[in-house]
Amino acid sequence: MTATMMDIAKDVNVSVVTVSKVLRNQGRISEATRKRVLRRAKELNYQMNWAARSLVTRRTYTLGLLLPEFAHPFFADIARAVAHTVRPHGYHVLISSFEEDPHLEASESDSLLARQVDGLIIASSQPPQHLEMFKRVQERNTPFVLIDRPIDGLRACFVGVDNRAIGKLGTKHLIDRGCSRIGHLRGPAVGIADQRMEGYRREIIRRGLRAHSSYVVLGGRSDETGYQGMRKLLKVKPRVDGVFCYNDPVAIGAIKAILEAGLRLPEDISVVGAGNVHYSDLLAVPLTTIDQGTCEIGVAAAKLLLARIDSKRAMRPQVILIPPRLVERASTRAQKKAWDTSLREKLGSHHSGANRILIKAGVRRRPSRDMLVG
Amino acid sequence: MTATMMDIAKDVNVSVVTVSKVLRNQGRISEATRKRVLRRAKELNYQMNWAARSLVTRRTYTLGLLLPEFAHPFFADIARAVAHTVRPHGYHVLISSFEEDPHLEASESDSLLARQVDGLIIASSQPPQHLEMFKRVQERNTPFVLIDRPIDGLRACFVGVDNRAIGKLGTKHLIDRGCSRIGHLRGPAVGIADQRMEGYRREIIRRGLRAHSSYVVLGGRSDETGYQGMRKLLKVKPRVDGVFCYNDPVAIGAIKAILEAGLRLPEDISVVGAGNVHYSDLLAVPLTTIDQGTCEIGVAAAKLLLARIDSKRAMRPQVILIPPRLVERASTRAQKKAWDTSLREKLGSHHSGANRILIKAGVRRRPSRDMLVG
DNA sequence: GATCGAAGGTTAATCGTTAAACCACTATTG
DNA sequence: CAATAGTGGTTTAACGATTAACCTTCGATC
Repeated sequence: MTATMMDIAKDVNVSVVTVSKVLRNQGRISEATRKRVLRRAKELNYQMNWAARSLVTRRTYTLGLLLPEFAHPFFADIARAVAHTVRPHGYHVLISSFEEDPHLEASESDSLLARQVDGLIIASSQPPQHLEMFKRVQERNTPFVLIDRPIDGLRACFVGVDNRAIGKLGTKHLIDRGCSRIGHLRGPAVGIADQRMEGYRREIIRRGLRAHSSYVVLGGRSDETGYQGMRKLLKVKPRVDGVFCYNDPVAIGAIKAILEAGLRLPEDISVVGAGNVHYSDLLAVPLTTIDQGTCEIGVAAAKLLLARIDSKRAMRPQVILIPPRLVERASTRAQKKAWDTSLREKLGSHHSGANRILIKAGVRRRPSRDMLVG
Repeated sequence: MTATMMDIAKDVNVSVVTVSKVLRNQGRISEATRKRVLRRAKELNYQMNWAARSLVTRRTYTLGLLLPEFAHPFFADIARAVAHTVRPHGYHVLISSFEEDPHLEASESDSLLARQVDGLIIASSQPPQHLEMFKRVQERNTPFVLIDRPIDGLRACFVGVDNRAIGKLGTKHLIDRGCSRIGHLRGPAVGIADQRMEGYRREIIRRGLRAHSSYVVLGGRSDETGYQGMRKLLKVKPRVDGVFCYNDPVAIGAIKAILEAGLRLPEDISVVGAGNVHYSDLLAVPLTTIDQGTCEIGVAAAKLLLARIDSKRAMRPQVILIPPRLVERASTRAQKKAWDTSLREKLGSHHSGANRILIKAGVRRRPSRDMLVG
């Protein structure tokens, strides 16, 4: 059988409590007994019984990670980042994916609570009307952090990407590369897609381009729907010379449609995606895209959760938006020509320049301050 | 505070044990009290304290999943399959990735044991000389199943793909498609790579082709190393007309090298990868590859582990090899037809542009319809 | 009318660990 | 010399469940 503290205690002729104290480095124990205990523990290959400890300490050092689908690279990356971040603090991660099924999500949330997790990280698919699940979490005072998908009407910590900034960044890049008729393949009718579109629209207006409503077409979230959307968009005249897509799969579908129509990429039309999925640079036309800072989301969520767990008192919900980052590849036009640059300079654009990469400077407080790296 | 059985018992005026029995559907309890208990439990939103139950039952209904890297799609898929398979049986999965570090792996294994997991699924990176980690698992009588990477000298359950069959299948496909000078970009010097090469070599010999040792070049495991390897292989004369690659990234690197050399794909050289990563059909040249049956591995490992856990008595180690499956895409020559081949040869000028990009047209069902973009 | 058996519970012990209070002994201090 | 303060432990009581053994009560049986 597995060795317990009792076994060690008997062998070394001390009480169980003494053993417990030694192993936790707590209380006053003489160097002599301490050594004897540790030696015997090593000999017996002793491993703490966490079930027992948790029962009395009310801490499991286990976190629940509730995801819609963890074979998706985005969530897999987050999971990894979370696990990485919390391991040094002695935490493990109980992972569960609910396949976008709100019912299953709620039931899994309950299960994780029953397993006494110290905290939860959730990318939820609960409809905003139905917050029973979170009520139960809150009733137990189990800290939790929402990621990726905020929920209206729920006062909770949230870590996600700044979707408006994504829309802005992608559009801005197209404009900077000389596109003037910029379309958008928008995502399904949920908050995230709305925000990305909003960012797109604002940037279009800010830069004095005409905001053609027919330039915004539904692109869905898959390459199939992106392909369909692009075919529609191509029929709109005057034809677009740049497209900002809701996400990378949509962009891939769009590229397919563009090439199929006999157009050149990026010469005739530039394409920007969003998400920076792992394969983005292995594609037929390596895709310029916007990195959502997936790792940062995981890290930030984990840190935030640990902070909640450690602080006994309830803090007020905190929202962290990770600034997105442009990753330039072949699907957008290369740098502008010199004359173009100088022209822009005259027209007052500060953001001209060759092959520059935009990097967000500053942390969460100033999403507007971009930094130029040449 | 969180409700306990004690709370329910007091409210309903029965003993804790009665409550426990009701909730477990065990023992003889009158319908009346059963109803009262259940009602109160629901009202209080009662959730079992698993720490407490586990302590006495010695079952946590938690499995440990120990992976080298779970952001890798292969392992992410396995993790998903495992979680899926065991959920209906009430199990959850405690996941941990050790970043290919054997030391961290061992320490994580110990941690998972301390957390009283009922069983372990491990894709191990332990060197075969150093099996201390497994000794400790076995000492505790915790069932475990190795996946993907077998370990010599360890009597243990194993679920993985038949690597020799992969080598054979890939090579066979190239031969069937008319290739006669078939090279191999082999993986790093570990068992898996050896077996895939062995399969390649055997098939070459079986089909009466010459086994040129210079046709086997180190391709590593990444696209970078695959690229380097292919450049070397291209210098070998007579030039290969088909390449079987250790895995998909290597194949992608190889394709890049081939296109860069101004050769056509698959006309001049056919390429077969292995792994069937998610993006294989979105690539510049959709990649013919070998599906390892990732899901099946996860499912089989999970089922096997559950069986071990349920059977009190030690069964003898079981080995399950999932048969690989060919997924044909554009990177290998279409079915050989004498006239077709010669015709293409004559009309070859269409395909000779150096800077051209091949992209898949149509939807994934028709990988043979490629489109030319100049 | 004593005995049996089942139905419907209850009580006591246990799982392995920690928290809190307590004790014996020595050494110091005013 | 009594009070104080360490030192190095021990004892007792949880934590929230489960298991096993043990009571009642009631109706039926011999």
